[in-house]
Amino acid sequence: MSRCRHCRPVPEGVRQAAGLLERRWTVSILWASYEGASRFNEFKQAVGEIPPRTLAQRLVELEEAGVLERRVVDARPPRVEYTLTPDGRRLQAVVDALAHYARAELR
Amino acid sequence: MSRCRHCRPVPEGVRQAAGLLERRWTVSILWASYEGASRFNEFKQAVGEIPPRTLAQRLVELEEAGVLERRVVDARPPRVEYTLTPDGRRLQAVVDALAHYARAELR
DNA sequence: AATAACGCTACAGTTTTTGTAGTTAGTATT
DNA sequence: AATACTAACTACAAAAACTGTAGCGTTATT
Repeated sequence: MSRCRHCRPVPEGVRQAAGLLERRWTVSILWASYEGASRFNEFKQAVGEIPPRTLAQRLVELEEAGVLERRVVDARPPRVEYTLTPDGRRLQAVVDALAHYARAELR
Repeated sequence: MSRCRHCRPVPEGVRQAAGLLERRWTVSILWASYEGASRFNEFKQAVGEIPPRTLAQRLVELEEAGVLERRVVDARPPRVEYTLTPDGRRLQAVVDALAHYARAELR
């Protein structure tokens, strides 16, 4: 295999952050969150065809990654809310950049 | 399911652009490309553990998406090069945003 | 009492991704 | 001429991720 300056390994941090996005539906879930979605069925409706199981998985992953915070709100009826953490809000720059790309792409 | 203003469906364009990134290794491949990688084995070396079959798939996908261009360079020995298209270069903003997120994340 | 909303979970099947190996075509070396 | 080497992939079976459809437990409404 050719050895060359181009072949510096991709930094670990980039790999790790990419790992978050590189799963189906994650970007859409984040988008919905930035639009104000916070409850399971709100995400479901915003994201559309996502199977509930996959949504549940993603929410756990995003929580574990420190992007969303899950809390049970003790109201009547009690509900579960997923809200953005500071890190989650910082990630918005990435989703926005993607949306910008998408918009230009359409023309 | 609750109807609410938060539940506007995620725009088609965003879904589509996200579909590109939401596959394993894609971000790393783009990163490598921005660093100057252009040949199969350069990508392989930069991205590390990616199986060659997956790399081949991704390169086809990125070509089909208009992000990379594949051409056979008629030199001795002949070689194959994958270079960024204008769209591919525009995507760099997204990868850069992610790298920026990753860097801040580490502290 | 029946119906519905919410936030999920279960199951079985399909699609993706992986690890390991090998192939093809063209140099380069002995 | 035979052997080895490199580049750019492809093959195959197994593991992991994702899907469609269905259902469950709790609370609330009619």
